[in-house]
Amino acid sequence: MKSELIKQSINLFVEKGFSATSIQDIVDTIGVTKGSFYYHFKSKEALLMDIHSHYIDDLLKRQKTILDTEKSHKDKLIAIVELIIVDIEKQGAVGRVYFREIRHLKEENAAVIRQKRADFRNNIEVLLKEGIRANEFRRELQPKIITFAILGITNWSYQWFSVEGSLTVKELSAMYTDFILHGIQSPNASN
Amino acid sequence: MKSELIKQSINLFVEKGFSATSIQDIVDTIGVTKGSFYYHFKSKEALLMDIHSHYIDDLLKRQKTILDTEKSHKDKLIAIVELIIVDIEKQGAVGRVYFREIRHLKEENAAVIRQKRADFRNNIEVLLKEGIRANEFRRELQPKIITFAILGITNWSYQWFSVEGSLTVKELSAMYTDFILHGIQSPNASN
Amino acid sequence: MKSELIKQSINLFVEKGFSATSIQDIVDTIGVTKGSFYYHFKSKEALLMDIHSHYIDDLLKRQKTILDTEKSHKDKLIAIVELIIVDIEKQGAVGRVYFREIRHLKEENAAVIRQKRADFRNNIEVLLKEGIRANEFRRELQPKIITFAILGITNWSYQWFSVEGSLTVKELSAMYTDFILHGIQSPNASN
Amino acid sequence: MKSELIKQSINLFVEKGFSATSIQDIVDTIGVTKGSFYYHFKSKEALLMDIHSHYIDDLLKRQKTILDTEKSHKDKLIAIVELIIVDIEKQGAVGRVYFREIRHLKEENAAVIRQKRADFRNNIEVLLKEGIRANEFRRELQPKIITFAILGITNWSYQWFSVEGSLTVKELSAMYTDFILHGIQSPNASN
DNA sequence: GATGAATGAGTCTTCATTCAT
DNA sequence: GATGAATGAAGACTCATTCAT
Repeated sequence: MKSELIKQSINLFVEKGFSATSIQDIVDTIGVTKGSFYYHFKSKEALLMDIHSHYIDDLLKRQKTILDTEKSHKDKLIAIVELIIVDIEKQGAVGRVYFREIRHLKEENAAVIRQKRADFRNNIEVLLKEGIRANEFRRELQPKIITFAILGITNWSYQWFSVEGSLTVKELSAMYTDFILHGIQSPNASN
Repeated sequence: MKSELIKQSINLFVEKGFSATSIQDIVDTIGVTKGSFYYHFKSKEALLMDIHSHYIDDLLKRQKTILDTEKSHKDKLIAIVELIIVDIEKQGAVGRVYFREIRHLKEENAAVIRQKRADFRNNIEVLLKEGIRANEFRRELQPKIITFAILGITNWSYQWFSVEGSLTVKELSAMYTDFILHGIQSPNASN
Repeated sequence: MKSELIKQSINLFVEKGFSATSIQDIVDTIGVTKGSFYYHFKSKEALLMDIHSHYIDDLLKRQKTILDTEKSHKDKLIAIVELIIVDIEKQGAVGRVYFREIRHLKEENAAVIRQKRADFRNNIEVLLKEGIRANEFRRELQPKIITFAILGITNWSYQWFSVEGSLTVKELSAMYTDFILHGIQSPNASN
Repeated sequence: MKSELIKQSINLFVEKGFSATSIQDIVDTIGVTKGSFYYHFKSKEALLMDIHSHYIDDLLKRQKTILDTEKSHKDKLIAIVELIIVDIEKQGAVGRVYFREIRHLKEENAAVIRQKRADFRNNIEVLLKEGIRANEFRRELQPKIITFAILGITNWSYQWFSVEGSLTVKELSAMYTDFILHGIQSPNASN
């Protein structure tokens, strides 16, 4: 039931936003009472934190697996882009909450999430730096800025990509890795 | 005074979000009363619509100027990317409201804004198509998808870029046009 | 313009009630501003008092004319009933305001109107008394109570009678005087 | 507590009118908070609808009992008049709300109440028609119009009758049935 | 005579949260 | 685990009224 509450609240947060969604709205979708909600969550904000934590923890874990498993910098990067994009299909709604509603965490919790986000981002930045040093990626790139560009491309997809369209997430992911690699690879890198 | 209300409300919307910002919050910042707010705006949503309308109208107008003025497809694209990025400095806050709060427009108004957003996007898509036909951009690109990638890069900047940092918007803009052009230009295109 | 304000406000008061009608509603119907309203009326309540005063003063004046002019008690009564009923056509809206909104006068003004209403009623009561003494009307009637019955019949008409129907006010008035006279006349009275 | 809210709100509606009575006024009389009110009623209008529904449903039920129980048309009519008048004592306040505030129901609800009012009225009209056919009542009467006259007499009583006066509701009811029967009975009807 | 701008008190309503049962 | 009832603070919005121009 706790997970049911989470699931439905995510849908509502996507649709109406965190502030505009009331506890009543949430419990109504699964036909329980507000009292019940407060048995499972200390507060509305605690629910939001729960959503954020699970999402970023899961992302970090899978990113780590990729970094530990894939061989070349290029392959690692491809896998990470794919990780984010392909997730739209399974986790599109959570993702949208994650990107939009961090503002509504209390500072104490927001700091925790921001740190993990920074870790995720930093892992990509380090990857780019190493790829540059290894001559796989262009020397003149600023890793920090390019990391933001890559995240912009992938994260923005959560705003417009529709799983109901004819394009699959796999195809989108392929197009974006191609685009990104063209953008960063050294001319002499073997494609 | 109406413009003062708009200005302050934008700051608050960025900081706390539309829903979490009360009319009281807004009028307090400039020391007038709620009644005054409602003399100038029919509703809170009308204020938000006002912000959205002005922003996108301005953007479309400047985009049109670029398309009418710049010569090559490449130059047009560069100018449009610059338009969005350099704006962060002057209009960063409005932009953030614009990207995040469209949800809180009532359907009727949201439809108007969505259409204009689609126009803006479509102008870029057409530009890419023509650039491909002119052999300036790579043949295998899907204009629609690449348009979203470009907008992802530029729009996402509004979420992280800080005017207080050492990087200027001009520099950021240069890096991103470079990255994007590498990503889309034909190998045989004269750089 | 003052009379225009009165006319339109009466329509609105009938439709939505005094409290639910705002000054804004009133001035909107004739396209002027609120400031204008306050040039002509000291307050919203003053407008309502104006309506009440004119209505009852006019009614009393015409009642007096009848009492001074008509000969028999029966004819006087018939004329008074006709006075109220036939007015529906010309003054139906004012009448409805007059019957429903006295509550919203401030005590001081309400007292004035209540007194005039009592006068109007009392004139009928006296008429009945004299008719009874003159053996025109039944001895066992209680004048005060029968007065209320007569006013109930006539005043209630303002709630349901529609000038658009096929029945004319003249016809209605005839039916009601017939009904009332049957109710009160002595069996031996010459019809 | 819900019924306490209803009871007190009726008193306030009588005194100040529906629009001029605030939720705060209502809850203050029984010392609870506004939140509480909204736990029990969806809206202020819902409370008003509640009052209207109960009142007319009760009236219709008792009218039906009378029509099913009493024998002659005359007795039925007497009982119905009595039903309305005697009620002043127990339900005077509700009645006044019922007669005055239907305007503040939203159209959807008003239609329901209006239909039931029409049913109540129609039952009397049918009764008159049958009484005429049975030669109990005068042939020249228009049942629809006389129905309104009768209701005018009875309903208007709610506006002026005071239970504190020396006249009892039983006495008033007797006077009015006498007056009405004189108004409608055939000369040859056995009294 | 009329307007535009502002006020401040008040309106209905919503909501996160609590707690006894 | 869950409910029903209540709270109190806050929310968007309305309105009668005022006043300088």
